[in-house]
Amino acid sequence: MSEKQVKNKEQTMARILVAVEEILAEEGFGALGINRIAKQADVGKALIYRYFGGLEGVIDAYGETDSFWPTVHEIRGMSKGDFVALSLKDRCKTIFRNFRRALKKRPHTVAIYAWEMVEKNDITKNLIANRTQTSINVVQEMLSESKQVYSKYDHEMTALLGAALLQLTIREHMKSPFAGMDLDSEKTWDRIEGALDTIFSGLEALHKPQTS
Amino acid sequence: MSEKQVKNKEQTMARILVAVEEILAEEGFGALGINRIAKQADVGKALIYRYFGGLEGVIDAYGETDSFWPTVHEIRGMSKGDFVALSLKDRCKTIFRNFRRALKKRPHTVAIYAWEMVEKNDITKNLIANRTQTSINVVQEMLSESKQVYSKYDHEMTALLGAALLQLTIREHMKSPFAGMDLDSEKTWDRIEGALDTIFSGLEALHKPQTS
DNA sequence: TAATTATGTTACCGACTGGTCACATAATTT
DNA sequence: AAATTATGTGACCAGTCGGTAACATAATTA
Repeated sequence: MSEKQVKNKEQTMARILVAVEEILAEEGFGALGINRIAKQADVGKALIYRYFGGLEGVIDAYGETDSFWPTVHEIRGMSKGDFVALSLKDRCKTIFRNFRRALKKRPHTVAIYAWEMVEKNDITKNLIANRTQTSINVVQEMLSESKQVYSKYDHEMTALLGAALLQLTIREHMKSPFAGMDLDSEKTWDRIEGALDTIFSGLEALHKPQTS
Repeated sequence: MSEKQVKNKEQTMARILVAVEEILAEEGFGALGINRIAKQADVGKALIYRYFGGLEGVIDAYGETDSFWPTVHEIRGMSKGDFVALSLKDRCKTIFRNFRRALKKRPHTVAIYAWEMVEKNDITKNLIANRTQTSINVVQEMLSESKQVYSKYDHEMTALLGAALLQLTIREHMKSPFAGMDLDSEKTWDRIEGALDTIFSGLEALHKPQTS
């Protein structure tokens, strides 16, 4: 009794949320308005007000969707057992690589990240703040499963590299070059990983001052 | 004959450009429209079209202003002689610190950076792309004044740290937290510099495997 | 001083925005 | 089948957007 109906609240609501995602992925948040959503979902905008209470409501509802957030497992890229068996260096590199791939698969998420940095006192606050927080916590947790640390600045180092990754991924998504690098090319990212590798090698060297 | 005139093209044009800067600094690019600029400058918007040819034109003209871009000397923070006398590590740290301070003094520049990451095919392209490029080149040049290198990934490492700095500065400006850090606090930035210091120490350790 | 040019002001245009309403039509209940 | 509720549609509102034209006034030239 709920499949082929002409009028179906659930389906319509789902269409609206899908529309939000499509717009974010294809055009960014700048295009994300009531009228645009209604047009994309092929729905009267009055329904958006009735079902979600307005623009803010529908975006909040979209935020509840888990389709736009990578899972911990996806970021790990392997079983928890395999992961903790890696060296700290390899763990960081793995997270870096997988997190980037996860974002690449979710242009809408990248759009929201970019949005967050540009609209001051707005909807995104509740939308992403806690998610980012939990995401960072997950990373921290994954790293701290080991007793091994690099320095008392481990948290800041994680944040530095996370910030760099986010920035470069956004620019990749926006086709906005940075430091003359072609972020569309896999070779560029290979080199970036090489830089990462070098950084971590250096950090490890700090703990083994004598080469074996 | 050009000071106390009631009608003065130059002064009016200057007022318009100042208005652009004020809006960018206080409200970000989202508020940057013809009407808003005209209101801020207390000028009929027709003048913006007459003098600059429209929104794109006035923004381009603003881009020519040097009030929104840090000078090389400001980034160096000292004379060129003193600078090249520093170790590579200290040079990088100095650039990082001064570049952040320079951006902090120029919220409008940060706003443009953020804008660039969010508006896809737009005005900012010509506005910032080349400036960023030259800025990066300056950094590269400053670093490469020495024969010393860390690895074959020096360029990528510079880019990584630059991207991180940009991302964190934008979030500082937008009061958008990152990784649970309070970017408003100087202590946080001191810790970030500590992390930087650790990273560079590690890189140096790669070249002197024996501690003295 | 008179005529001309440059500068500033005002009113208006069509298109779009977020938002609300009354109404039509389908689905459910009685 | 009739009445009622839920869902979808269209018209409309005030406000803002970028953009243009006609006009007024000041500065400059003749």
